[in-house]
Amino acid sequence: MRYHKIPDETIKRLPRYMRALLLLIKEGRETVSSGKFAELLRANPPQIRKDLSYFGAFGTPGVGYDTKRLFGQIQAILGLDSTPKAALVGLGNLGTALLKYPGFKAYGMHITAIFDSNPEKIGETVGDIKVENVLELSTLKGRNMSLGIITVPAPAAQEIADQLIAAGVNGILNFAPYYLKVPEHVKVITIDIAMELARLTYYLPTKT
Amino acid sequence: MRYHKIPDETIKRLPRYMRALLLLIKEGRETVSSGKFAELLRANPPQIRKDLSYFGAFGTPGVGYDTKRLFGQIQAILGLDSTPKAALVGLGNLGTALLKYPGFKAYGMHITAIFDSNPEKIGETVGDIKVENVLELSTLKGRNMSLGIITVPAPAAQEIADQLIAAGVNGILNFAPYYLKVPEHVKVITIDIAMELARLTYYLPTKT
DNA sequence: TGGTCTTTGTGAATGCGTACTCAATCACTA
DNA sequence: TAGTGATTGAGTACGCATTCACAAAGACCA
Repeated sequence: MRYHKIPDETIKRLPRYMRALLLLIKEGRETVSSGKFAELLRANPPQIRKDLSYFGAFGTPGVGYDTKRLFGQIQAILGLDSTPKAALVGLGNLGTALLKYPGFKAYGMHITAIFDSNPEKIGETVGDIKVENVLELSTLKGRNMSLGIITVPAPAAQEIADQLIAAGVNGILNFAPYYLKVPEHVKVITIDIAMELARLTYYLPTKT
Repeated sequence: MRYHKIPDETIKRLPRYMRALLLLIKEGRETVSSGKFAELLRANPPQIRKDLSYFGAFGTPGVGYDTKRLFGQIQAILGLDSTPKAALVGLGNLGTALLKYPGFKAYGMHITAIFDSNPEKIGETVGDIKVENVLELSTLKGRNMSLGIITVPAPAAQEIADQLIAAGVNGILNFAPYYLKVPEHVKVITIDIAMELARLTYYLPTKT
């Protein structure tokens, strides 16, 4: 199974595995079986084993998986071991919330540039990053930035995306409710929060 | 096909359809064919037709779908026509960002209660909603609230969820990076932003 | 060192969702 | 009112993902 095509759904689950592993490591657990792991994630054991087997044999029969080693291996699979650098555009409430999110560093990722259009914000420092003028987005080019996070209003999203791509970014996390048009080689993940909430109502019991 | 089980993936797409329809309605379009609609959403026509056909026949052959009527119908399917009320717990940056999000009202949804633990925020009004003390979360009980949005730090999430459920909420949108334990009848959707970003790196070209 | 127990890794089967195709349907026109 | 053109609705086939079940493999103990 080692060199086959990997299901997209498997990739989606890998970060979840990382998070659970972080917890186990913090608890001091050295190894974990697929059974225990599945329980923690509310998934089923065979799926976890299959997911991991796509990438090789990580566990030892009779014992389970080495938590620290597995964490490192998943990190490597996802390409997080090289600590990719991300640029955040749009320092509104959402952008600010993202910067404070503890999760990013845990996964091995760094937001190393911030852009905004508000003159009051430009020049400020958030954490240890200086907020730059969004008009100077092109200066990103030489800075080896591989990811972009867009938290600007919908009408500006496409323009920002174009500029990020021109600066060499090839992965975009988009929070604007807008379908970005991007070249083939750029991967976009859009999170539309309102959409998720809208979906939620479908599952409610009394639909009167 | 009318009374069969509906794929979960279809439900996930319905809000997207609503958003696209909103755009078309704003443009003044009365009808739209599955072909045009698919182009707009970067999907393929048969899928859209099949998705809609699960719920009945909404289109007219030779013409397409009536934009306004379809919008209303999807809204009804999702249970958004009764404008469900949502309570937001946690007025941090993320919570504030959500309140400003223009999407909610468009879908037919209302955040009608806000709770926080910060004494400085309690008593304030955001929009026209007064911020209440999170310790008084139990007062929600009689207020006919069907949804809860959790934007508090991970350690507090489970406690808040329990209280929301006790108050009669049966759908929760959870932004805390924590797996909530909830009764069978409660639906939880968890959005973990860091996880999405972590996934993104997998698709980047040069994994050195 | 041999046996037992636990747990992995994976081939096979099942089930679900997507894509295709075409007949039925409706609007429009003369 | 009959013919034409466009577009839907759904039956069918395909492909992907999940689940199952079991053989292979390592750890532990006597």
